[in-house]
Amino acid sequence: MSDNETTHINEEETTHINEEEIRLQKRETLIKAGKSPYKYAFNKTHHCQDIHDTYGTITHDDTIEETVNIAGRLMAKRGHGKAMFGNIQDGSNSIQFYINVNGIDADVFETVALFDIGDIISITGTPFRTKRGELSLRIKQSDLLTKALLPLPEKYHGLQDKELRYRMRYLDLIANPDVRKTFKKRSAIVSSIRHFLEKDDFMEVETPVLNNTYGGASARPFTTHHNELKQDLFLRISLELPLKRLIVGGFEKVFEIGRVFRNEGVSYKHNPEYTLLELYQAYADYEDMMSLTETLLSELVKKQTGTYILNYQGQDLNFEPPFQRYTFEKALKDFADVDMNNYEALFKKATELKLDPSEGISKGTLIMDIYDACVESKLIQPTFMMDHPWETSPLAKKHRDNDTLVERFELIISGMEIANAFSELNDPVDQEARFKDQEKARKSGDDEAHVMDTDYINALKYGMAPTGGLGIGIDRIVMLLTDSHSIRDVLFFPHMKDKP
RNA sequence: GAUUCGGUAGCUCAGCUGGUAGAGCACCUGACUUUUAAUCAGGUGGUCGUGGGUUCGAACCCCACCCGAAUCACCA
Repeated sequence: MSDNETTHINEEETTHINEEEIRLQKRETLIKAGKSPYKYAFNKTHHCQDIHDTYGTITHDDTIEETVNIAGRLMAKRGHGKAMFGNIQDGSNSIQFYINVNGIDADVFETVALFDIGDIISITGTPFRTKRGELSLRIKQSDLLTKALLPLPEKYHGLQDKELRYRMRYLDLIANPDVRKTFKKRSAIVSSIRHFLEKDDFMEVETPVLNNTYGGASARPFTTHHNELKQDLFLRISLELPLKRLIVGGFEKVFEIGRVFRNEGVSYKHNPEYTLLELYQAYADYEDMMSLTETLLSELVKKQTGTYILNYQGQDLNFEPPFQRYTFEKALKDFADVDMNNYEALFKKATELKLDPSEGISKGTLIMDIYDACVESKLIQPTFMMDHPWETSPLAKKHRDNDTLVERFELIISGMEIANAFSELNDPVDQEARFKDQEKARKSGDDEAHVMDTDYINALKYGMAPTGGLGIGIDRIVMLLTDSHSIRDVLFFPHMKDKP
C-alpha cells in the first residue's frame, strides 16, 4: 500500500456502486496487500474513560509523556488536508483523536485516512488538550482491527426508527449511547438485588425451564415437543412450585432470577418472555415478605438515585418505607364504592362497569374484575394491595382472621403490578381441594386456571415449613429505575414479529 | 382484537390541490495543518412497505394486506 493506485478509489469505478461495495473493495485491497482487516487481538492499556479520568485536568500547555493504547469504533472523522480529527468510542466512553503529517510516518497518516466510519481501530498516542479545550489523543500509531462494511446511522440524530432499534439492537447500541446506559443500569440493578439477597443468606438456585407440567401462575403456556421422549413439554410460566419443593427439601432461603414464558398479548408492559425474581423463606409469612420488599426496593432506589424519590414518566414516586397499604375490602369501598362482602352488590357493580359478569361467577373473580377496572391503574405511589379473595389465589394460605381471604399482597407502582407474595399454602389437603377447584374453573372455560400438580401435593404431604414467598418482575423494576415507558426499552431483544 | 398515526436514498426527514423524486448527514472527487453536527466546490445514490383499483397521469385518491408505534381491550 505504498502508492495511491492501490489505495485511492477510482471515481469512475465507484460512481454507480453503493457504500458497502466501496468498503468491500477496501477490504479486498487490504487482503491483497497482506494486511488483514480482521486482526486477532489488541493489547489495550486504557479505556477512553480511563483517559478522561487520568488526564481530565490537563491544559493546552501541558505535555504528557505517557503513551496509551486504546481501541474502539471510529464514530466520526474530520479531515483538514494534512491534519485530521476523529472520535473513537469504546465500551466506556469516547474520545477525540488528532493526527497531522508532522513527525509521523506517511504510512500512519495514510492508514488513518483510509479508515471508514464504523471501523474498529486501535490508536497508540499521547493525551493532550486542543486549543478549543477538548481532551484528545495525538496519534503515533494506528491500525485497523475490524473493517465495517455497512455505514452507521446518521451521526447527529442516531437511529430513531423504533422498529429498526428493536430489530437491530446492536446498531441501536452503537448509535445511541443512552441505550447502553439503560442496559448497564439493568445489569447493576440485577447485581444489586442478587447481592442484597445473598447478604441476607438467600441461596441462588436454578430450576428447569422445560417441564412436564406448568403452574405457579394463571397464564397460558408455550408448548413444545421432545422428539426422543415423544412427549409435549411446557415452558415455565413461573418459578414457584420447584422453589417450594426446595423448601420442602430443607433449604430455608432460596431465590431464582429466571426467564418465564407466557403465551399472551404483547404490550408496553408485557413481553412473551420476561425475567422474574422469586424467593422463598421458611418460617416467614406475608408480613415478613412485605418488610423484605420495602427494604429491597427502597434501598435499590436510594442506591440508584441517592434519595427515596424516583421520578418516573414525570411523576415523583416515594419509596420511603413504609409503603401505603390497602386491603381489597377498603380499596373496593374507596375506589368503587362497593361492599366486597355483598355478592349481589358486586355483581351489580360489575354489570354497571360493563364487565359482563357471567352467571355463577365467583365472588373472588368479581372482586378481582372490579379491582382491575377501578383500582389498579389509579395506584401510582408504591402501594401494597393485600388480603385478596381466596378463589383467585390457589397457592396462598387462608387469612388467619378471615377464611374468605388469603394472606397475599401485590405491590402496585405507577399502575403496574411489580410484586406478588403470599403466606404460602402448605396444607396438602387444602391445596388439593384448591387445585380441584381450579380444574372446575378450567372445565368451565377458564384456560388460565391452575392445573393439578400431584407431585407438588405429594411434596406438601411430607411437610413444608411455614413459608413466605415473593415474586418481583425484574423488567418492570428496571423500567421504573430507568424511566422507560415500554418494557421493550429494557429488553435487549424484545419480541418482534417476523418480517415477511 | 379495536382505534389513531406512521413506513419515501444507508440514516434523519420534507414532498402543497394528482402533473419529471427532494434536503441534510453518510459516501465519491477536489481544496484545507487545532476541528468537534468542521467548512467550501462538484458529484453518486430511489421497486416511495406489498398487491390491486381509479385516472391521460398516483409517493399523493380508493380497497386489501404486511410491519411498527401510541391508546384501549386482553393479561391476577
